[in-house]
Amino acid sequence: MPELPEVELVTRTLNTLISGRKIVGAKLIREKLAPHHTKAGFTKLIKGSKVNFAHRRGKHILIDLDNDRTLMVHLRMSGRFMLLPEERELPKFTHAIFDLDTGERLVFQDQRHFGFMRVEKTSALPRAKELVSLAPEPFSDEFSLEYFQGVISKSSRSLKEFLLDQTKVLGLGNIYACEAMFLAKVNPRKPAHTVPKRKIELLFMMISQVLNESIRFSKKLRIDPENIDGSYFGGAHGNHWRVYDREGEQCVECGAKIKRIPQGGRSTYFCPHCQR
DNA sequence: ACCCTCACCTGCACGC
DNA sequence: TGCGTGCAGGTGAGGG
Repeated sequence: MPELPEVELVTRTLNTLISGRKIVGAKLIREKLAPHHTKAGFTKLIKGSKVNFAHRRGKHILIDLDNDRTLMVHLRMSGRFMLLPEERELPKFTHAIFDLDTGERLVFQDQRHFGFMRVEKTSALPRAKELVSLAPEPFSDEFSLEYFQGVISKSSRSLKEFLLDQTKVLGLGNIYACEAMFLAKVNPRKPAHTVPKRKIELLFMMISQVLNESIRFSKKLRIDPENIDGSYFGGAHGNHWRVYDREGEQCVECGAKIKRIPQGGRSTYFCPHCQR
Protein backbone atom coordinates (compact mmCIF):
# COMPACT_ATOMS: atom_id res chain seq x y z
CA MET A 1 0.00 0.00 0.00
CA PRO A 2 2.65 2.48 0.84
CA GLU A 3 4.25 5.38 -0.90
CA LEU A 4 7.39 7.05 0.37
CA PRO A 5 5.95 8.76 3.46
CA GLU A 6 4.36 5.52 4.64
CA VAL A 7 7.58 3.58 4.04
CA GLU A 8 9.42 6.26 5.98
CA LEU A 9 7.00 5.80 8.85
CA VAL A 10 7.36 2.00 8.81
CA THR A 11 11.15 2.32 8.73
CA ARG A 12 11.17 4.77 11.61
CA THR A 13 8.90 2.50 13.62
CA LEU A 14 11.04 -0.57 12.94
CA ASN A 15 14.08 1.35 14.04
CA THR A 16 12.47 2.21 17.34
CA LEU A 17 11.20 -1.29 17.94
CA ILE A 18 13.97 -3.60 16.76
CA SER A 19 17.34 -1.88 16.51
CA GLY A 20 19.74 -3.43 18.95
CA ARG A 21 17.65 -6.62 19.06
CA LYS A 22 19.20 -9.97 18.30
CA ILE A 23 17.40 -12.16 15.78
CA VAL A 24 17.51 -15.61 17.33
CA GLY A 25 15.47 -17.24 14.58
CA ALA A 26 14.44 -16.39 11.02
CA LYS A 27 11.96 -18.37 9.01
CA LEU A 28 10.93 -17.90 5.39
CA ILE A 29 7.48 -19.40 5.06
CA ARG A 30 6.57 -18.47 1.52
CA GLU A 31 9.65 -19.11 -0.59
CA LYS A 32 8.66 -16.72 -3.39
CA LEU A 33 8.81 -13.81 -0.95
CA ALA A 34 12.60 -14.05 -1.21
CA PRO A 35 13.20 -15.71 -4.58
CA HIS A 36 16.98 -15.34 -4.38
CA HIS A 37 17.15 -17.60 -1.34
CA THR A 38 16.17 -21.04 -0.20
CA LYS A 39 14.38 -21.31 3.11
CA ALA A 40 17.50 -22.71 4.76
CA GLY A 41 19.75 -20.11 3.14
CA PHE A 42 17.51 -17.27 4.29
CA THR A 43 17.65 -18.51 7.87
CA LYS A 44 21.39 -18.97 7.77
CA LEU A 45 22.07 -15.42 6.55
CA ILE A 46 19.99 -13.81 9.28
CA LYS A 47 19.82 -16.05 12.34
CA GLY A 48 22.11 -14.99 15.18
CA SER A 49 22.67 -11.46 13.87
CA LYS A 50 21.79 -8.25 15.63
CA VAL A 51 19.84 -5.41 14.06
CA ASN A 52 21.98 -2.33 13.63
CA PHE A 53 19.42 0.05 12.17
CA ALA A 54 16.68 0.40 9.61
CA HIS A 55 16.76 2.96 6.85
CA ARG A 56 15.25 3.22 3.40
CA ARG A 57 16.00 4.01 -0.22
CA GLY A 58 12.90 5.12 -2.06
CA LYS A 59 10.19 2.68 -1.08
CA HIS A 60 12.68 -0.06 -0.16
CA ILE A 61 13.22 -0.75 3.53
CA LEU A 62 16.81 -1.64 4.40
CA ILE A 63 17.46 -3.37 7.70
CA ASP A 64 21.18 -3.44 8.41
CA LEU A 65 22.41 -6.38 10.48
CA ASP A 66 25.70 -6.63 12.33
CA ASN A 67 27.01 -9.43 10.08
CA ASP A 68 27.56 -7.24 6.99
CA ARG A 69 24.17 -8.24 5.65
CA THR A 70 21.19 -6.07 4.94
CA LEU A 71 17.65 -7.32 4.71
CA MET A 72 15.99 -5.49 1.82
CA VAL A 73 12.22 -5.37 2.02
CA HIS A 74 9.64 -3.99 -0.37
CA LEU A 75 6.08 -3.87 0.94
CA ARG A 76 4.54 -3.41 -2.51
CA MET A 77 0.76 -3.15 -2.16
CA SER A 78 -0.10 -4.98 1.02
CA GLY A 79 3.03 -6.00 2.91
CA ARG A 80 3.30 -5.11 6.57
CA PHE A 81 5.25 -5.90 9.68
CA MET A 82 3.73 -6.88 13.00
CA LEU A 83 5.59 -7.20 16.28
CA LEU A 84 3.69 -9.87 18.15
CA PRO A 85 3.98 -11.57 21.51
CA GLU A 86 5.52 -15.03 21.35
CA GLU A 87 2.38 -17.09 21.82
CA ARG A 88 0.18 -15.07 19.51
CA GLU A 89 -1.34 -17.08 16.71
CA LEU A 90 0.20 -16.25 13.35
CA PRO A 91 -2.03 -14.13 11.14
CA LYS A 92 -3.23 -15.36 7.79
CA PHE A 93 -0.73 -14.58 4.98
CA THR A 94 2.30 -14.68 7.27
CA HIS A 95 5.23 -15.11 4.89
CA ALA A 96 8.25 -14.64 7.14
CA ILE A 97 8.97 -14.66 10.87
CA PHE A 98 11.88 -13.20 12.82
CA ASP A 99 12.23 -14.33 16.43
CA LEU A 100 13.76 -11.67 18.65
CA ASP A 101 15.77 -12.05 21.83
CA THR A 102 12.95 -10.32 23.69
CA GLY A 103 10.71 -13.29 22.95
CA GLU A 104 8.61 -11.25 20.55
CA ARG A 105 8.23 -12.15 16.91
CA LEU A 106 8.49 -9.77 14.02
CA VAL A 107 6.07 -11.11 11.43
CA PHE A 108 5.89 -10.14 7.77
CA GLN A 109 2.36 -10.45 6.51
CA ASP A 110 1.20 -9.82 2.96
CA GLN A 111 -2.28 -10.54 1.71
CA ARG A 112 -1.57 -9.98 -1.97
CA HIS A 113 1.81 -11.75 -2.07
CA PHE A 114 3.47 -8.89 -3.97
CA GLY A 115 6.05 -8.10 -1.28
CA PHE A 116 9.70 -8.87 -1.74
CA MET A 117 12.74 -9.60 0.43
CA ARG A 118 16.38 -10.18 -0.30
CA VAL A 119 19.44 -10.41 1.90
CA GLU A 120 22.41 -8.59 0.42
CA LYS A 121 25.91 -7.84 1.62
CA THR A 122 25.73 -4.40 3.22
CA SER A 123 28.92 -3.37 1.47
CA ALA A 124 27.39 -4.35 -1.89
CA LEU A 125 24.10 -2.49 -1.34
CA PRO A 126 24.91 0.47 -3.57
CA ARG A 127 25.22 -1.99 -6.46
CA ALA A 128 22.06 -3.96 -5.67
CA LYS A 129 19.99 -4.14 -8.80
CA GLU A 130 16.81 -3.09 -7.02
CA LEU A 131 18.43 0.15 -5.93
CA VAL A 132 20.98 1.03 -8.54
CA SER A 133 18.73 2.74 -11.07
CA LEU A 134 16.49 4.57 -8.63
CA ALA A 135 16.19 8.34 -8.98
CA PRO A 136 17.78 10.57 -6.32
CA GLU A 137 16.06 10.78 -2.95
CA PRO A 138 13.44 13.53 -3.16
CA PHE A 139 14.85 15.37 -0.14
CA SER A 140 18.46 15.26 -1.29
CA ASP A 141 20.34 18.08 -3.02
CA GLU A 142 20.72 15.79 -6.00
CA PHE A 143 16.98 16.00 -6.63
CA SER A 144 17.20 19.57 -7.87
CA LEU A 145 15.02 21.62 -10.15
CA GLU A 146 17.70 21.24 -12.81
CA TYR A 147 17.60 17.46 -12.45
CA PHE A 148 13.80 17.47 -12.62
CA GLN A 149 13.73 19.69 -15.69
CA GLY A 150 16.26 17.41 -17.31
CA VAL A 151 14.32 14.16 -16.86
CA ILE A 152 10.88 15.62 -17.52
CA SER A 153 11.99 17.16 -20.81
CA LYS A 154 13.22 13.79 -22.07
CA SER A 155 10.03 11.85 -21.45
CA SER A 156 7.25 11.49 -23.98
CA ARG A 157 4.99 9.50 -21.69
CA SER A 158 2.03 11.10 -20.00
CA LEU A 159 2.97 13.28 -17.05
CA LYS A 160 1.19 10.92 -14.65
CA GLU A 161 3.06 7.84 -15.84
CA PHE A 162 6.31 9.79 -15.78
CA LEU A 163 5.79 10.74 -12.13
CA LEU A 164 5.27 7.11 -11.14
CA ASP A 165 8.55 6.02 -12.75
CA GLN A 166 10.85 5.50 -9.76
CA THR A 167 13.93 5.81 -11.95
CA LYS A 168 12.94 9.41 -12.77
CA VAL A 169 11.17 10.67 -9.64
CA LEU A 170 11.48 8.72 -6.43
CA GLY A 171 8.79 8.19 -3.85
CA LEU A 172 5.52 9.17 -5.48
CA GLY A 173 2.79 6.59 -5.89
CA ASN A 174 -0.70 6.87 -7.27
CA ILE A 175 -2.02 9.10 -4.50
CA TYR A 176 0.78 11.61 -4.14
CA ALA A 177 1.26 11.83 -7.90
CA CYS A 178 -2.41 12.86 -8.27
CA GLU A 179 -2.15 15.27 -5.36
CA ALA A 180 1.03 16.92 -6.61
CA MET A 181 -0.38 17.39 -10.11
CA PHE A 182 -3.54 18.91 -8.65
CA LEU A 183 -1.61 21.41 -6.54
CA ALA A 184 0.54 22.35 -9.52
CA LYS A 185 -2.56 22.60 -11.74
CA VAL A 186 -1.06 20.41 -14.45
CA ASN A 187 -2.87 18.07 -16.80
CA PRO A 188 -1.98 14.44 -16.09
CA ARG A 189 -2.57 13.43 -19.70
CA LYS A 190 -0.08 15.80 -21.28
CA PRO A 191 3.19 14.30 -22.48
CA ALA A 192 5.73 15.07 -19.77
CA HIS A 193 8.06 17.03 -22.07
CA THR A 194 5.26 19.44 -23.09
CA VAL A 195 4.69 20.78 -19.57
CA PRO A 196 5.61 24.47 -19.62
CA LYS A 197 8.63 25.63 -17.66
CA ARG A 198 6.68 27.60 -15.06
CA LYS A 199 4.49 24.59 -14.32
CA ILE A 200 7.53 22.34 -14.06
CA GLU A 201 8.87 24.58 -11.32
CA LEU A 202 5.55 24.54 -9.50
CA LEU A 203 5.21 20.77 -9.86
CA PHE A 204 8.72 20.32 -8.51
CA MET A 205 7.77 22.27 -5.39
CA MET A 206 4.48 20.45 -4.98
CA ILE A 207 6.15 17.04 -5.10
CA SER A 208 8.22 18.07 -2.09
CA GLN A 209 5.20 19.56 -0.42
CA VAL A 210 2.94 16.51 -0.63
CA LEU A 211 5.68 14.18 0.57
CA ASN A 212 6.71 16.57 3.31
CA GLU A 213 3.26 17.27 4.66
CA SER A 214 2.54 13.56 4.96
CA ILE A 215 5.82 12.81 6.70
CA ARG A 216 5.13 15.65 9.11
CA PHE A 217 1.65 14.31 9.70
CA SER A 218 2.99 10.80 10.32
CA LYS A 219 5.27 12.06 13.08
CA LYS A 220 2.21 12.89 15.15
CA LEU A 221 0.85 9.36 14.94
CA ARG A 222 1.22 6.74 17.60
CA ILE A 223 2.01 3.47 15.89
CA ASP A 224 0.64 0.13 16.99
CA PRO A 225 3.62 -2.26 17.04
CA GLU A 226 1.23 -5.09 16.21
CA ASN A 227 0.23 -3.34 13.01
CA ILE A 228 3.14 -1.52 11.39
CA ASP A 229 1.53 -1.29 7.99
CA GLY A 230 1.83 2.33 7.10
CA SER A 231 -1.85 2.58 6.27
CA TYR A 232 -2.41 5.19 8.94
CA PHE A 233 -2.83 7.95 6.40
CA GLY A 234 -5.78 6.15 4.93
CA GLY A 235 -7.56 6.30 8.25
CA ALA A 236 -6.43 9.50 9.87
CA HIS A 237 -5.63 11.33 6.66
CA GLY A 238 -8.16 9.62 4.47
CA ASN A 239 -10.57 12.50 4.07
CA HIS A 240 -7.82 14.95 3.38
CA TRP A 241 -6.87 13.97 -0.13
CA ARG A 242 -7.62 16.85 -2.42
CA VAL A 243 -8.50 14.80 -5.49
CA TYR A 244 -7.52 11.17 -4.94
CA ASP A 245 -10.50 8.84 -4.61
CA ARG A 246 -12.91 11.74 -5.02
CA GLU A 247 -14.46 10.93 -8.36
CA GLY A 248 -17.67 12.89 -8.87
CA GLU A 249 -17.05 15.13 -5.86
CA GLN A 250 -16.53 18.86 -6.12
CA CYS A 251 -13.08 20.29 -6.65
CA VAL A 252 -12.00 22.11 -3.48
CA GLU A 253 -10.70 24.99 -5.64
CA CYS A 254 -13.35 25.55 -8.32
CA GLY A 255 -16.27 23.27 -7.55
CA ALA A 256 -16.02 21.34 -10.82
CA LYS A 257 -16.51 17.58 -10.73
CA ILE A 258 -13.41 15.50 -10.08
CA LYS A 259 -12.78 13.03 -12.89
CA ARG A 260 -11.22 9.59 -12.84
CA ILE A 261 -9.45 8.28 -15.92
CA PRO A 262 -7.34 5.18 -16.52
CA GLN A 263 -3.66 5.77 -17.19
CA GLY A 264 -1.17 2.96 -17.46
CA GLY A 265 -3.75 0.59 -16.07
CA ARG A 266 -4.37 2.69 -12.96
CA SER A 267 -6.74 5.43 -11.93
CA THR A 268 -5.84 9.08 -12.16
CA TYR A 269 -8.04 11.58 -10.31
CA PHE A 270 -7.96 15.21 -11.36
CA CYS A 271 -9.96 18.38 -11.78
CA PRO A 272 -10.59 18.93 -15.49
CA HIS A 273 -11.13 22.64 -14.90
CA CYS A 274 -8.08 23.45 -12.76
CA GLN A 275 -5.68 21.07 -14.44
CA ARG A 276 -5.56 22.15 -18.08
C1' DA B 1 16.86 3.09 -24.43
C1' DC B 2 12.15 3.65 -24.38
C1' DC B 3 7.31 2.33 -24.10
C1' DC B 4 3.37 -0.85 -23.59
C1' DT B 5 0.86 -4.81 -21.75
C1' DC B 6 0.53 -8.27 -18.72
C1' DA B 7 1.47 -10.70 -14.59
C1' DC B 8 1.77 -11.34 -9.72
C1' DC B 9 -2.47 -12.26 -5.49
C1' DT B 10 -6.61 -11.72 -2.37
C1' DG B 11 -10.53 -9.26 -0.87
C1' DC B 12 -14.07 -5.99 -1.18
C1' DA B 13 -17.80 -3.18 -3.14
C1' DC B 14 -20.87 -3.01 -6.57
C1' DG B 15 -24.75 -4.38 -9.88
C1' DC B 16 -27.73 -7.91 -11.64
C1' DT C 1 -27.80 -15.00 -1.54
C1' DG C 2 -24.83 -15.69 -5.17
C1' DC C 3 -22.06 -14.63 -8.91
C1' DG C 4 -19.55 -11.80 -12.13
C1' DT C 5 -16.89 -7.51 -12.68
C1' DG C 6 -13.76 -4.06 -11.59
C1' DC C 7 -10.91 -2.03 -8.44
C1' DA C 8 -7.07 -1.58 -4.73
C1' DG C 9 -1.51 3.27 -2.11
C1' DG C 10 3.54 -1.33 -6.76
C1' DT C 11 6.71 -3.08 -9.68
C1' DG C 12 9.14 -6.52 -12.94
C1' DA C 13 9.37 -9.33 -17.07
C1' DG C 14 8.99 -9.62 -21.74
C1' DG C 15 7.62 -7.98 -25.99
C1' DG C 16 7.94 -4.43 -29.78
